[in-house]
Amino acid sequence: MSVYFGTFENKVDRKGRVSVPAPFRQILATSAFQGIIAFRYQAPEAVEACSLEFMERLDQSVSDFDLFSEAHDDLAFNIFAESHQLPFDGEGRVILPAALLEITGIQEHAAFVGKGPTFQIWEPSALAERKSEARQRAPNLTLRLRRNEPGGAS
Amino acid sequence: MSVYFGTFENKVDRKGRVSVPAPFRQILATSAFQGIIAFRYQAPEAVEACSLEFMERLDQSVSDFDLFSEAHDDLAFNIFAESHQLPFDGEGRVILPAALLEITGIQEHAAFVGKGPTFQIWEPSALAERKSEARQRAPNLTLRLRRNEPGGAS
DNA sequence: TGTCATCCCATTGACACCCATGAAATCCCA
DNA sequence: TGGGATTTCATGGGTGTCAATGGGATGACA
Repeated sequence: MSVYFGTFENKVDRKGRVSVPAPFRQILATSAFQGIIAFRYQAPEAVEACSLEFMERLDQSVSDFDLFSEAHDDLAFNIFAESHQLPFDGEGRVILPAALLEITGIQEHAAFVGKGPTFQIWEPSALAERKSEARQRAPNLTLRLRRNEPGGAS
Repeated sequence: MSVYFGTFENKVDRKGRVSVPAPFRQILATSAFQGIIAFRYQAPEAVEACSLEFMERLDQSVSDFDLFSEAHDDLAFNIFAESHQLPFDGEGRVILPAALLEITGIQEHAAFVGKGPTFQIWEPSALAERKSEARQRAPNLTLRLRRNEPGGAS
């Protein structure tokens, strides 16, 4: 299992297609569904994206517990209902639906940002703004790792 | 087994037919019954829908427990008795019975909402309202997953 | 015979698939 | 180590196919 990182800015062509960055595609290569699941989540101007499997696990983490519970209902309406299943074309591109273009403000370019187990899609200038905010708020960020088990490259 | 995602709004023609969204039909393609099971459940303005197989599992999960229990009896009266078996026509459409049109208020358009293991059918504006409620009620929904099993793409 | 549901076919618009191009990164070998 | 060859990637565009929709024809049933 891999981790999404890095920022990539790609062009949206006149058909509305964008290339998903190759490194991200490589992580998704083993997925049953060749494409991404994109949905709105918390950050109002960003689109969250992940694999189908991530979504299925998310579903199971709730519905094993209680299928018709309120918790599941909130999850469903906030995430599943707002999700878009975007298949790759032969070249690894997806087309962003109008709804996602609207909430992000994406027109000519889209920025892909790795965020670990998922990644996000932004309008580039909105992302730049968000990044500088983050820098100001945490200038002295320290990284703390748990010591990992012996064996395996780091 | 797959998960129903996304929201799709389709037109109801003058014969009362609506196309079930193609992605949903694809999930249902392996079902023994080519169509959907529709029933009212909890949400007063929504129709819950699923495959025949899901219905059978729902029954078993209760009747394994206790066939003549009050729980099973309630399930029978509330769900099975009010369920409609809606077959697809050649183009993947179903006809919504008058009873379901009435409780949902559906007239010209019907919105299909993926909710994970099932999906719902709403009158579009009623759905929009329900969604904004959900958004307000769960602003801090986390994407945290439970620790997952090894293997599988993320 | 009238009403209703099912089957079949037509239309249109979106998009999935195919191929082409150029740029950049990588590889390979002298 | 330098430079040509090869591969990968992002991008652009044409076209066939499929989904959503509409409507006519056929059959069941009262």
